[in-house]
Amino acid sequence: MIRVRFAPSPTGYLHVGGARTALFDWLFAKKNGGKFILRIEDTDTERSTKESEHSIVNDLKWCGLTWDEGPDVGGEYGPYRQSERVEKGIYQPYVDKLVSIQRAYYAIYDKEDMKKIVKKTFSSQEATLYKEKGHSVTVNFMVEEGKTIFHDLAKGKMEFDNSTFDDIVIVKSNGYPTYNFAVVVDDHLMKITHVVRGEDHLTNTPKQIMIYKALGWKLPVFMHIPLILGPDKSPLSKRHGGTSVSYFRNYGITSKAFVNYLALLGWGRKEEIFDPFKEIKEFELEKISKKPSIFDYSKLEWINGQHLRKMPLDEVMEEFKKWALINAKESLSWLEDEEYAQKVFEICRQKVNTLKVLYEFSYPFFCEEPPFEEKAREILKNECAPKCLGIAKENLSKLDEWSIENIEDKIREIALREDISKKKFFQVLRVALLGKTVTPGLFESIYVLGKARTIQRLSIVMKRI
RNA sequence: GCCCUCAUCGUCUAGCGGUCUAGGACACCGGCCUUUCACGCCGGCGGCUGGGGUUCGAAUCCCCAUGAGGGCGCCA
Repeated sequence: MIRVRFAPSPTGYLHVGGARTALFDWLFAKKNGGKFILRIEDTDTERSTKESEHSIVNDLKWCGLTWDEGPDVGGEYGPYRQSERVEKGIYQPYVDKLVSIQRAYYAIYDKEDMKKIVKKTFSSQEATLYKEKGHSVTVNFMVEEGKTIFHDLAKGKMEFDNSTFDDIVIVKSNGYPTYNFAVVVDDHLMKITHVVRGEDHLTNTPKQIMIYKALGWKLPVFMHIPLILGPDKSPLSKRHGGTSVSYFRNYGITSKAFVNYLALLGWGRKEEIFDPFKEIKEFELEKISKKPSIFDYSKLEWINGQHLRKMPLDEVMEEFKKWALINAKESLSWLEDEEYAQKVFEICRQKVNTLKVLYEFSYPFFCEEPPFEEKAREILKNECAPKCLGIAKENLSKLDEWSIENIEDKIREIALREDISKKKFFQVLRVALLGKTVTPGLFESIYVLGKARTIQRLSIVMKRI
């Protein structure tokens, strides 16, 4: 049974790199009929927060990454929060064992110089004595001479000279295990078979392997996948425009598109628009690109647009509602007329790439009186505007069958008959009806608005100018 | 400074010794469509980091250099 874990530390939001790692972990587990496990690595008591854990869990779920075992759903190998594992004393026996076989020692630090070790001992009584006298004490793993060699699924044979490492602190002076120790114990106890994580962990691996060996444990398979960088090849950061999953969600990216893009980053495919969750069988860890990839915001937007146009309309509605609930200032009562809303979204989604822009496009359709842009007001100042609106109103109200074709024919006919330039006429109408210079097609828009709304809006604007 | 990793258009990638005058996608530029903006369609620009080998033959294999990224915490 393949068992893979994603092990974030709750010290911030979920980063796109983390999301991608989690996605690959998930895909690999599922492809092999294995389990995907979420473990919270909160041994940093200073920086870990519950809020952060919630937001990470929330973002993971938004991506569609669900876990078989984890802090909220439980599982055979729990608890799945390291802080709770500390409380249960899970790590202690292994610390004791390493000390008893003299592979780890208590390090006593100078009271003034916290960096300076004044004594090393294998006796816990002695360590306790020093602690009582106010010294900081850690447990350190002894690095032996020699080489640590392992096989990385992405990098191949990895060889490290142990002399490049200092002894490894495995228990902090506050009694908490350190990362390098806790992962080993937990991955072993949780029967993790494959450790797939970011490349930033590559040089931690030999340290962890030394601990595995000292404890006499079998190694999992390791694989380190490259990191995601910003457009200038520096690590992706806020100054590039946003790095968290929640940032993209609020920006109006759908989770389908987001996960699609993440998967594409490093996973070469002919068909670029796809649902990674449906292509599990095609996924191969070994084929993931070895080089760090640069996060391309514009391609993400393009992919999102493709999804918006391809997905069933009711799914667009669902996605939109979820987005608007958090991001739209106005209440969503205007979406209650489902039939009307669907029509609006159908014509709007053809021209937008994000839910946010979809909102901006569709909003004027739902207002009593749409707000007018500055440019729109100028167009209405045009001397022929009153005439245009009057004729349009008169003719449209007389239109029997309200169809796109009829609307178009009528309006074109007017323009021709009255000798008004189409460009001018159409812009005046567009702006009068929707308050914006950029909208979906004019005739579709009029059709979707319906006769009553159209006439009403024209009347209102005519009174105003 | 030391250790590790990586290297094809601006970006993501295909390529795994001859089929490469290097293919696709995004972006960019031009055209078509056209009522705005998009979508869509057509076309263009643009790349094997450099130097040595190996080989009849190298984007593909080896070495070196360079560049980029990571690590060297009682952070994870």
